[in-house]
Amino acid sequence: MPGNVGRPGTIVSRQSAPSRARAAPVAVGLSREAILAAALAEIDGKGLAAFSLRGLARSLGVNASVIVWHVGNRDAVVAEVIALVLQDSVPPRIPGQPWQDWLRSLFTRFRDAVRRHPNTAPLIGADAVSNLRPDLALVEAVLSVLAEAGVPEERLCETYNAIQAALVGFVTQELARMPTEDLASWQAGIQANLARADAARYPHLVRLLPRLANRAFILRWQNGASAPMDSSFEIFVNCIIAGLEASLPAPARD
Amino acid sequence: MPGNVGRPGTIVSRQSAPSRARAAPVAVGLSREAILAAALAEIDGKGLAAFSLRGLARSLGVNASVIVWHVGNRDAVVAEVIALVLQDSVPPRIPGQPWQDWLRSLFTRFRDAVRRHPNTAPLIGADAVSNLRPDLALVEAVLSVLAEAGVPEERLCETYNAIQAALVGFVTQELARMPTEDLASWQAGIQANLARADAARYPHLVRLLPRLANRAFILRWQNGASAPMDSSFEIFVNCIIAGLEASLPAPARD
DNA sequence: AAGCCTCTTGCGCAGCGCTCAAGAGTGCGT
DNA sequence: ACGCACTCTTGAGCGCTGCGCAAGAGGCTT
Repeated sequence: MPGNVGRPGTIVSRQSAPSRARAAPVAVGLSREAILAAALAEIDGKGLAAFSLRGLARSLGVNASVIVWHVGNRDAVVAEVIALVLQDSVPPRIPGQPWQDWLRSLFTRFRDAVRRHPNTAPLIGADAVSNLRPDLALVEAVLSVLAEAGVPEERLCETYNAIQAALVGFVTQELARMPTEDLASWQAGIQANLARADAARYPHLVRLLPRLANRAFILRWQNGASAPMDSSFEIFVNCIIAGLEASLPAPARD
Repeated sequence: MPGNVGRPGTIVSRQSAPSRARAAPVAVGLSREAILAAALAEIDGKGLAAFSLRGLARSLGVNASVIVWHVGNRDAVVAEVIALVLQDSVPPRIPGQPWQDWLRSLFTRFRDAVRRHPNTAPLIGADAVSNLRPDLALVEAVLSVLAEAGVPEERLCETYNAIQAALVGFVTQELARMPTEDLASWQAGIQANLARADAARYPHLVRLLPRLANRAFILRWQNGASAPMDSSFEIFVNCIIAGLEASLPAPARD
C-alpha cells in the first residue's frame, strides 16, 4: 500500500477527501465527477450488465486504468453512481406539514429519482455499497418525522427499518431487470404461459387475468420503465402510512 | 436454431419439458437437477460474484459446456436457482384461518426461504428472471386470500402488487450484499463514520445511535445473515397487515 | 450394421477487472 | 535554475469470464 503515494481512489470511506496536500497541480483533464457522470450515462444507455470499466474509458476517450486510479474499483464506481442517482431525494420539511404528507413525498421523490435511471434499480436495495456512502440526511429526516408523529423511542429503529424496506421494495421490483436480448420472444413466452394457465388450479388468476396481465408483479412482460405502476404505488404508500397510523399510540391519532 | 436438434437448455419457458421424444437414452451422468443443486451450493458457499459456470463445472468434475447444454445460460442457471430457493414458500391455507394469519405466515416462510440462502437475496426482487418461471401458485394464493378478505375486485391487482413489493423489500434489504474482501476494514470504516457523525446536523441520529447502530438499515455493518432483524420484520409485517385492514371497505372489518 | 440422438469434451474467441512499470507534465524547495 | 516529488495518464499483461463450435463416445432404433 505505501507504494501508491497519493492515490485518491481508495476503497473505503472516500467521502470528501480532506487532504489533497497541494492544490490541484495539473490541468485536470478528467475529474472524478466527470467519470461518475459518464458512468451513469453509460449505465443508463447500455444497462448494468453491459457496463464495464473499459467501455466507460472508451466512451471518455481514455485509458481504463485512469478510472481505477480515480475511483478505485468497479464496485466503487457503481456505489458512487447510486449515490448520484439518489442524491436530493429527501424532501425538505415544510413547517406545518403532517408527517403523512412528508412521508408520501419521500416515497414519491425516491421513486422518481430511481425512475430517472431505471437501470440502476437492481442495485438500490440489494447492494451493500448503498451502505458505503450512507445518506445520513435521509436517516435523520425519517427519524425526526417518526419521532414527531409519536412513534415511541423504543420502536423508532424498527419503524424506520419498515419504512426503508418499503421505500426500496416497490421500486426495485417495479423496475426489475429485463432480458437484454431475446426480448420479444421472452415477452411472447410469458404471454403464452399466462394464456395457457390452468383455470382449475388458478381460478382467481385466470378469471382476473384481464385485470392483471402486464399490470401485476409476476405477470408482467414490461417493467416500470416502459409501463409504470402508478396506481399500485399509490395504494402501496397508502397502505404503509395507514399501517403506521394504526400502530401509533392512541393520543397522536389525529 | 434448427442446428441444435434436441438441445434442452432453451432460454425461454422451459417449464417441465413435455417432449423428450425418447425415454432417457443414456446413463445420465449428470442431470439438470444435480447441476442446479450444485449451483445453489456454489452460490451459498462462495457468493454470487464468485459464482461462475466454469467453477460450477469444476465442482462437478465436468466440462463447462455441459452446463450450458443442460441449462442454457448463466442467467438461466441463476433463474432456476432462485426458483429452487423460493419453492414451497407458499403456506397452505388452513380452513378457518383468518387472512391476516395466512399473510403473516407467507411473509415468514418467504423470509425464511431466502435466509436459508442469503447470497441469492440480491436477485429475488431485482432480477427479471424471477418473472421467467412465474410462481403462479403464489399469485393465486395471494389473490384468493385478498378476495376472501374483502378487497374489491377493482383494487385486487394493486393490493396484490403492494403485498409483493413488501414481500421482497424487507428481505432483499435485510440480506443486502456485503463486500467480499476488506470486510474488517469496511466494517471499521462504517463504525468510524457513524461515530463522527455531526450531532448538530443529525441530532436524532446521534442521540439514538446506541439504539440504531448495526440495527438500522443504513447504519449497519452486518447483514441479516449474521445479524437478523427479527423485531423489525415483525413490525414491518404488522404495519402491512394493519394498512390492508384499514383500507378494507367497512363490512369486512372483523 | 447403420444411423441417429443424447450427452460430453476440448479449443478458442473476445472481453472482463485489475496490477504493474513506465512515462509526461506540473509545482515546490533549494 | 535545477531536480525532486507529486499527480495524472498510458500500455502491456495476467488470469479469469461466458459462450460458440467442432468433434467425438456410447446406447437405441431401425
